[in-house]
Amino acid sequence: MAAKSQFDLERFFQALGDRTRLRLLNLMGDQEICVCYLVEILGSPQPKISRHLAYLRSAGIVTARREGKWMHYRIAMPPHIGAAQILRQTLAALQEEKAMQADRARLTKACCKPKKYAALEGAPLPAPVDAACEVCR
Amino acid sequence: MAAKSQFDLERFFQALGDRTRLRLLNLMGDQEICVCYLVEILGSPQPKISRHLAYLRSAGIVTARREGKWMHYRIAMPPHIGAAQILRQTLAALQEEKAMQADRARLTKACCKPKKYAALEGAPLPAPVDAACEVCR
DNA sequence: CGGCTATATTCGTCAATGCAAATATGTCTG
DNA sequence: CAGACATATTTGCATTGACGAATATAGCCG
Repeated sequence: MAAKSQFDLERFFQALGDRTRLRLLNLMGDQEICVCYLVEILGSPQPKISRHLAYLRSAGIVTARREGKWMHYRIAMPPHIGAAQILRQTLAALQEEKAMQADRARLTKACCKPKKYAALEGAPLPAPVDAACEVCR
Repeated sequence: MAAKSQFDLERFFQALGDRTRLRLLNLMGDQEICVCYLVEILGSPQPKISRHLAYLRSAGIVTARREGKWMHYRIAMPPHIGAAQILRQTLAALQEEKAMQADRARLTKACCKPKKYAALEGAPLPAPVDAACEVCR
């Protein structure tokens, strides 16, 4: 009742009000993922992705971790309890959309066969994707 | 899985990304409420309120009903199941905020003593406010 | 009809945001 | 240190949206 202070709910919703950002969140889902994958899967110019990631970061929805030259992003549950619940529901809702399912499918494929995506050669795989990639073997 | 089509989730979040609109939704809560109350409680110019209500309407979050010269607004649960759940959670989250509680308190007071608010003389009371107004008696 | 009241829309302006293109930063490798 | 690669930031431009002020519309009443 006092711990959720200083979290900007307005900003939070603004961050969710953009298709590109929703697609990014959908791809992150419950994994930590490298920017290069996001760029590749969304097929958007890298600066665009980077800008949207910065926006999500400023809204407190994702966090970034550097590992060598790669940056890994993952969803950060907001300290605001209500917002956290809303975010979870949003992620669940996104999975219902065909376009989002298609994005995820493409990610799964890219993870399994990074060789087919020139840009992804040698890039670190998304973190707990393991389960998803069982499909490929 | 096919009934939620044509609902713009992006637009939905954009509509929630504004403090004035969140305050309006908070005041509507589970009741149907006259615009004049919204104007009075928020203390904002009437055109501003009207504009935000139009925005909410365009996003499919509220509906309006005319009754003589008065317009009543109420929250309309979106056909998109996920969005509906998110909206419910949002409303619940808003109630945690002190500012929102204060708005509601002022509304309750205004409902019980419309005479004290010159602008509300004779205006139709919010619909199922009854329970809330028990406090006053 | 004319005037009053409640609400909506328009207008001009300004800040925020989206995009593509160019450029900068940071990290590794040799 | 130079060069390559991954990512971030800046720049210029177009759009959106918020605001106050003014104005328009709609319904009611005499």
